[in-house]
Amino acid sequence: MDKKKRKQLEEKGFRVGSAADFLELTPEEETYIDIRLDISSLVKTQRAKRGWTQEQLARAIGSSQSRIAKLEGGDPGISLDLMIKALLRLGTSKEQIGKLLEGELETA
Amino acid sequence: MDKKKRKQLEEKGFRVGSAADFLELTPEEETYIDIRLDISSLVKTQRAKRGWTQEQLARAIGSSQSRIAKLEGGDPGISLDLMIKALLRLGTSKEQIGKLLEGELETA
DNA sequence: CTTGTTTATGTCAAATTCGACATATTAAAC
DNA sequence: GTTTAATATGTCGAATTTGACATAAACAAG
Repeated sequence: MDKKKRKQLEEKGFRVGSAADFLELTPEEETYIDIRLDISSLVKTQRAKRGWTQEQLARAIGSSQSRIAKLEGGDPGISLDLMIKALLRLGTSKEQIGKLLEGELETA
Repeated sequence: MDKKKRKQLEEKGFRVGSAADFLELTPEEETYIDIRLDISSLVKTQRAKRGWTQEQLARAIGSSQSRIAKLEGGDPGISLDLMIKALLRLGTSKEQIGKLLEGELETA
């Protein structure tokens, strides 16, 4: 992982509980963050595809606009559970989420 | 969803915030629970495959044996985040998790 | 039956995530 | 520039999830 990406993650608030030191990510930590970013990206693109505002999506899952903004921004203080709930509410299927993780689904 | 499965879920502690009433699950709620159960099952089988005890896995991710037991038992008070961290620590790849969600990976 | 190992269940205070709300920033239309 | 809609950022108390610990239950091996 290059220094630029590390810094981005650090700035977003990720705290890396590292066995090593300064800001080294274990492979597991990297993959974990990678999964979270993939899913948050998909929420953003799926919402846009539907033409929903963050406010609309928030209401639809009993959340609030600010949380959706943080979710889509990759904020580490958002649970995967909330992300998945958002995706499902947007009509995303389990299979599509699977494809996303396999890298077979575009989030662009 | 048949009544037996509903009862199992209710007994496990799931509280269904239903737009309808008594214990009706929306499709999204069903899929959400389905995903959680798929992942918790995979943790259990992957751990067994490695010959690890719950205690070993717990230590490896900085958690405790009781949490792993609850995780594998499908306890709703366990986050997807913890489940994913456990899976990754067991050597499961992002792609394998994807295949799991696509139904292309056995958890038996 | 005991003994040792693993898993299940329950409880606790601490940490994290929650929705809510206020407010700032951005972007588009005019 | 002004207005208006959408998104971003920060803070709050409430709710949930956390690791820890104790202890029970299940399961083998002897």
